Amino acid sequence: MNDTERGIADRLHSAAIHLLRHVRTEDAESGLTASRLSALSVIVFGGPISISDLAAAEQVRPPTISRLAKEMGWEGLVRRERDSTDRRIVRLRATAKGRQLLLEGRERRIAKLAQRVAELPPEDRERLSDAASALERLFLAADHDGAGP
Amino acid sequence: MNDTERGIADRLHSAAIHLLRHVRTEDAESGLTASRLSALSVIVFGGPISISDLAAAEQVRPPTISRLAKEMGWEGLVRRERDSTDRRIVRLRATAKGRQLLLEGRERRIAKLAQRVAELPPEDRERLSDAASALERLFLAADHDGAGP
DNA sequence: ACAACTATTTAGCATAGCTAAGGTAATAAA
DNA sequence: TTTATTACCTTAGCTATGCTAAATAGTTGT
Repeated sequence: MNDTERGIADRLHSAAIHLLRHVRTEDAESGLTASRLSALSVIVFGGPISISDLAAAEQVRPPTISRLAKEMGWEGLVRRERDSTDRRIVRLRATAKGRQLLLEGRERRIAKLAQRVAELPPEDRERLSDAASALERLFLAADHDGAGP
Repeated sequence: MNDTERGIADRLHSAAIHLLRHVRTEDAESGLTASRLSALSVIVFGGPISISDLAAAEQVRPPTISRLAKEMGWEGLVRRERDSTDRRIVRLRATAKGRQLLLEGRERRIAKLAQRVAELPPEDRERLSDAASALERLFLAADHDGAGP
């Protein structure tokens, strides 16, 4: 098709918006809010993480995560642990409950999307499969998933 | 590569999250909040739209849009127009200012993404270009862009 | 006319973002 | 070692944006 970089970027951007809007409808099921799901995803897939680092990953300010972490602690989604060598640092670790809720929610998202993929003509599935690694390379330097809106 | 539907869905999902997280960093520049940008995008690209229809497109409840529309009116981003045949209906139409702010913001997003695309090896760009139309077909039935988080 | 339905708004509440400022721990410098 | 600075987190208070329930206004059907 010999698309320009601008053209490719434009179409990928639109597709990403539609894709996430489509899967987001499953999130209510989990009983967790979008910000909790997103933060939990970073913690589950990336392992224990400090308040500041999680704030950076989520593109919000530390006080926002500080409060979120407190609430998610009350709700039994994460455990708060003090770093033993630097006691200023609070590390957040997913509990079994938090991990399970997140994984179930993610499964629902992926399943809904997979259903759409399955409805595509085979040659389209082929193209997407071929493009998947290229898409991953687009953001190699980037941080982790984070369930995303 | 012979990926399963589940595998393809999973990788597309991750890629979409990374992609939008990447471009979202440009949005502060516009001086508009995420909800305003998203609503404005639906209005600019889809044309005048009622409160209820916009609420459906944005996946929020009508009162949320009602208030947003009022504020965006004050801010000179949209005009509120009563439908002449059914005077219950309020149609929102982008002002020149609203349209310009939105298009500039979108340009910044696309440009940032295009830069990443340009850094890929040529065969990856080729694959993405090939996949773009397949991605569009994934959500044919779906509603409009809407700037998306 | 009037009952029922539809579109929007108002009111009141919860969540989640921000900045500013405070507390405590670690580190650098005198 | 004492002092000053820096780093990490929290608290307090504000704004924006989501929700539900209920009110208002316009339309439609009997």
